[in-house]
Amino acid sequence: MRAAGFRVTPARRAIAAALLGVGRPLSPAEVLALARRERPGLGRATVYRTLALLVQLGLVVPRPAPGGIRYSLVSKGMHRLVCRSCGVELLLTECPAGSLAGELARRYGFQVDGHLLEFYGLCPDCQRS
Amino acid sequence: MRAAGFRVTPARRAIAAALLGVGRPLSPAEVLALARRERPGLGRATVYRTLALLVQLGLVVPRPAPGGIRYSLVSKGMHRLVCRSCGVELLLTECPAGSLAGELARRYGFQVDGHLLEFYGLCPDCQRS
DNA sequence: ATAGATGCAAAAGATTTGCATATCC
DNA sequence: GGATATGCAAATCTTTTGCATCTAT
Repeated sequence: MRAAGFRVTPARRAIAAALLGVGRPLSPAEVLALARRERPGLGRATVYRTLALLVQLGLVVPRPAPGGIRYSLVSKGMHRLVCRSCGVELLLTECPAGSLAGELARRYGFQVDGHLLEFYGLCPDCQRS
Repeated sequence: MRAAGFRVTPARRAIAAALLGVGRPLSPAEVLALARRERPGLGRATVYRTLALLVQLGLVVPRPAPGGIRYSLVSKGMHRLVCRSCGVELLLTECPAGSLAGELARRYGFQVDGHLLEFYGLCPDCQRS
C-alpha cells in the first residue's frame, strides 16, 4: 500500500480490518457498518474509494452476488462452490489453477497475482425445489 | 428454458440473442440497447428480470467489471486473464478445473454445471504506469 | 382460460462527484 | 508545506416494485 505511493490512514486501516475480520465477501454497506465500529465518522464515499483502490492494488476482489457486488480479500476463499439459486457457498481447498499462473505470466507478459475459481450449480436443498 | 417450466417469449429471445450475438460480457444497459434493435418496445425491467432468470437457470453468469456487473453466456469464455487496472481481458483455452467438478458433485451433493476461472493481474501496459 | 410475462412509471437503492476541511509524509 | 485523503451532501445512475394489460401454453 505504502509501497505503491498511497497513504496509510485510519480510514483505510478500518476498512481493511473489516474485510480481514470477517471471512466472507462483504457488500460496501456491510464494510461501512463494520468499519464504523472502529471509526465512527467514516463516510460512505471513502468506503467506495478505498474499495476501488484495494481492487486496483490487487488486494481485494469484487465478486457478483445475489444483491450486488461484494468484496473479499484476495487471500481468503478464492475457491468456491456457489449455489446459483440461494447463494450458499462452500469454500474449497483444492486448487488446480495455481500452476497455470506462472505459465500465463510468461506467455502473455501479464503480472499475474491472483485468481478466482468458482463452481456453479444447485445445492442439495435447491435441487428439490 | 421451456423444460424448466418457463415461457419462451419474444422479449426473452431478444435478450438471449443479444448475449449470444456479442462475444463479451454485457451490462444490463447494453443488453437493453442491443435487444431493442430486435424488439423496440422492450422494457428495462424485463431485461433485469430475464437476466436474473437466466442466471437462475445457469445459462448466464454475472461477472464483476469496472463499472458494475456484466453478464455473459456460460458457454463463452469462462476462462480469462483480466487486468485489474484497465480491464482488458484475454480468453484462455486451458482448463485445469473441469476434472474437479465431478468430484465436488459427488462429495457435496451439488449439481455442478459450470465454473469460472479468472486470473487477475496487470497487463504489460499497466505495469509501466 | 389462465398463470405467467410484459411495459411503464415511480420508488428505492447504490454509486459518484464537487468541494471545503483535515491529514499524512 | 503541500499533495492526498476525508466527510458531507447533492447529483447521478442502477435496480426493483406495483400494477394494469397482454400472451404463451
